[in-house]
Amino acid sequence: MDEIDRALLAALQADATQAYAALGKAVGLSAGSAHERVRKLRERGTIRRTTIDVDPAAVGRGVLAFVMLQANVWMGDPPTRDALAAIPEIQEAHIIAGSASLLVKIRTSTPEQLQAVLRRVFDVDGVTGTQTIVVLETFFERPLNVTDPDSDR
Amino acid sequence: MDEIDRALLAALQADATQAYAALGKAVGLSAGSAHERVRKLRERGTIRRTTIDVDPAAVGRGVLAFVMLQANVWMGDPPTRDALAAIPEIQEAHIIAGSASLLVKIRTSTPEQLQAVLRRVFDVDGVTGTQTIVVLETFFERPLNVTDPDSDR
DNA sequence: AATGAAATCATGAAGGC
DNA sequence: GCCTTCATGATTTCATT
Repeated sequence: MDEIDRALLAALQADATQAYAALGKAVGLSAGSAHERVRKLRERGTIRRTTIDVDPAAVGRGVLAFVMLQANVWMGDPPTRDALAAIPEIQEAHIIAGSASLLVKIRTSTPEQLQAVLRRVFDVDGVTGTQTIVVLETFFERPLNVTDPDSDR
Repeated sequence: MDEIDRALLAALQADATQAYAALGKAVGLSAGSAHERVRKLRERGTIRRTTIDVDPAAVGRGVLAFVMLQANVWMGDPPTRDALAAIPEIQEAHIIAGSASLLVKIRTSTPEQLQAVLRRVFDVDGVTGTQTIVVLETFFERPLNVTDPDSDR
């Protein structure tokens, strides 16, 4: 992981369709070398996959909410994970520190559908309460920053 | 937006490197037709971009937190947006309903760096308080679901 | 680890159904 | 709107430094 690898990652985050010739030029390498470095980044798992960013509203997922779940048992185990993963509207699920136990990110078509999903979430074993944060507007959602140093490493 | 378009989106979310011939086969179309449909999906903005999914830990962003911001003024305007966007560790920023005003998603290398970012966030004009939720473990983060119907549309 | 060249394969455009 | 064809250009491998 040197500066060139980071520059390649940033360039691919911005546009993963560009040719290796263009990528190489952007970081000062030949197409072949750029290709080889990217191959290794994939192999190591630094690049998890190449994917597309879909506009949620265009596919009927214009409503976004974050929900904190209270639980009366430890929910950090596979059964809980699987129960949440089975709900397609849940995009992310995290175990958190603090008064709640889990935080999930939910996208639905309408507030009514959000309510329907909350009902399913409430029925997951161990859940004793929910606190819902509805998003009114998204300022931005962007790829994680790979270039700026977080000084203390 | 028919079922074939949704299937194309799902296939591209899973792997945007596959050839149009493979994509077409997956949805029952020729390579040329698949290509044409994907071109239109891009043109319409349904596909916002083709990108890579980077492992946060591999680039020194292994610490994840969600932070709710209290404010004493309306923060839904461009200056606030720009002030937050200028902090590279902030990956998402949303205006929310409820007692807080904003929700941001932050990734840093260490808890110490998280503290440093929180300090910067606190210095954004209008911010009067923060409540931080530290993620202990991520169950999953996945592309938004484009296939399962959200029945009421 | 990077380069340049060569073979394979995918892309993107055009014409016909 | 989909299919087939074709020229162009990108990917990927390999020999070389």
